[in-house]
Amino acid sequence: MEKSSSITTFEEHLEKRYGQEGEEKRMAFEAKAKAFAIGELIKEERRLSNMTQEQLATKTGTKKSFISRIENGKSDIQLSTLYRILELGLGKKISFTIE
Amino acid sequence: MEKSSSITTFEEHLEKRYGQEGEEKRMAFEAKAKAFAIGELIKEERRLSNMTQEQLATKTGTKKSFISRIENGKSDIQLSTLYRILELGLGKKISFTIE
DNA sequence: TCTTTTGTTCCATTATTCGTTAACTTTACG
DNA sequence: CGTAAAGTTAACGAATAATGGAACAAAAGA
Repeated sequence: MEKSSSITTFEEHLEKRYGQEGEEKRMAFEAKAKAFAIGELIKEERRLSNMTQEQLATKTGTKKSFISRIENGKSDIQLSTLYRILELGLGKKISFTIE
Repeated sequence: MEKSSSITTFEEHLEKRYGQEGEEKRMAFEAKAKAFAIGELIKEERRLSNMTQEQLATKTGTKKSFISRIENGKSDIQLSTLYRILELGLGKKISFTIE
């Protein structure tokens, strides 16, 4: 049985976009790791706030299935989505630092 | 003459997505402000690196027109795009802090 | 164990980014 | 000034995030 050719995971997406060689491969890995890390961050904050995925979804105008995908790093989300979840949903402030 | 109904700016996008009332309006404003802020950040770093938009575009596998859109906050970019520009393009490390 | 709640995955549809070209505008500089 | 370089904007197709629903899986509680 052949695997479906459609891209369903962030990992596959990155592999396709960045390829599999050298610097670009490393970049892809880091981007994936960061999506994961952000997902974990959201999950952690949500649990600290004693919320279910469904409650967070309702608060941010989406569905629990979407929250689940984000928390598991399976989607390459937009910045506004990140803000919406963290600020509107969890009441946190997020800031970027570049070094 | 009627204005086109298609959404072309991040501002319009947010207005449509979040509506125009109370908390949600505030959120939309802040998201817009952040897109702008990140664009400014990128522009600043690019100039410090003495690069043109075209050079940054080439380095990140895109075109100067896209870089321009990002720097002016006209696009709600994906996280992977943010990483690609800042890390692959400008050699910076980016980290998130939530408070 | 059984039941309920919570979380995950899959599918189809819609909306929007991304990539690109071309035309235009602004800035830099001779 | 005039010209070239740099930056902006619009428009388009293609790729894909966002969305909603449903079915399934896992965890929690009685």
